[in-house]
Amino acid sequence: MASLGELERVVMDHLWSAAGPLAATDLRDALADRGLALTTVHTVLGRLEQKGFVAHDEARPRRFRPTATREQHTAELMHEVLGQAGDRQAALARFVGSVDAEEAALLRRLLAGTDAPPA
Amino acid sequence: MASLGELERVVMDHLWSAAGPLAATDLRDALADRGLALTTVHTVLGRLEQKGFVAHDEARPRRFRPTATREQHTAELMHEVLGQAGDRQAALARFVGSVDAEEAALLRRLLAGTDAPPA
DNA sequence: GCCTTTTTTCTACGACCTGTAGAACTTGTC
DNA sequence: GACAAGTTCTACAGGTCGTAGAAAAAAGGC
Repeated sequence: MASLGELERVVMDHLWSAAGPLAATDLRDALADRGLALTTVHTVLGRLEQKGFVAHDEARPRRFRPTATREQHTAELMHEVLGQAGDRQAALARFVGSVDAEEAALLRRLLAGTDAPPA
Repeated sequence: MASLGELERVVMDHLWSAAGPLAATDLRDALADRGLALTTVHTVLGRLEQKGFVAHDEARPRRFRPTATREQHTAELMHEVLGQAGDRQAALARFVGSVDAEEAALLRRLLAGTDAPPA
């Protein structure tokens, strides 16, 4: 998966946090602290679209939306990282060994639901 | 954590796979298919060192070794990715929901060992 | 202790990526 | 049809990365 630059990331963050699709002007306003020109926002959106992270509808002030949820994205990235590990199991072991107790508990619950323990 | 370029990654892969520290010449030879100049290998090693991925000893043909195991590195990356997720738990849920059965079983075993289930 | 060879460091450069935006073109509105 | 808003195209500067030459330093042989 292509990686994101700093501005690209904040744009994605806004798109992910938004209730629905956003127009370029919405994003420019949301990022007002940066004082970005509208064309800059468009350039970034275009690149994100090329990279497959966002899509736009055909309506005339174009509205942009993420192609995946933030959680899907994160999970995919985690798989990607894991895929580069020589030994996936060893890497998973390290990973699990370093999550805090609360998250370990969450994982246990999730895994219990994923499929039944060998009965 | 700084990210790695393509060549940087293969160098790390060699260092991780090696039984012990490697000299620059070892790496040049291991990457003979690329026909790299020795200085190129040194440049890359220098950058990896700056980024904190490798260290070298003081012996005179310098010997380079990774500062972390591949699994540590992978686990750290996974945490980093997870750290960027808005909702860690949701991201973890997605992740767990998308590992295959075998890995889910491994995770269950690992988590069982991590700490005892609330008794 | 010199000279040759090996190793290491310094410097450079081109390609690519990203943030940034102007210029030009398109579309919608009165 | 003129004007405003939106969109696309093109450009450019700064950073990273692959690549390596030149120069300096160290090692080794005699």
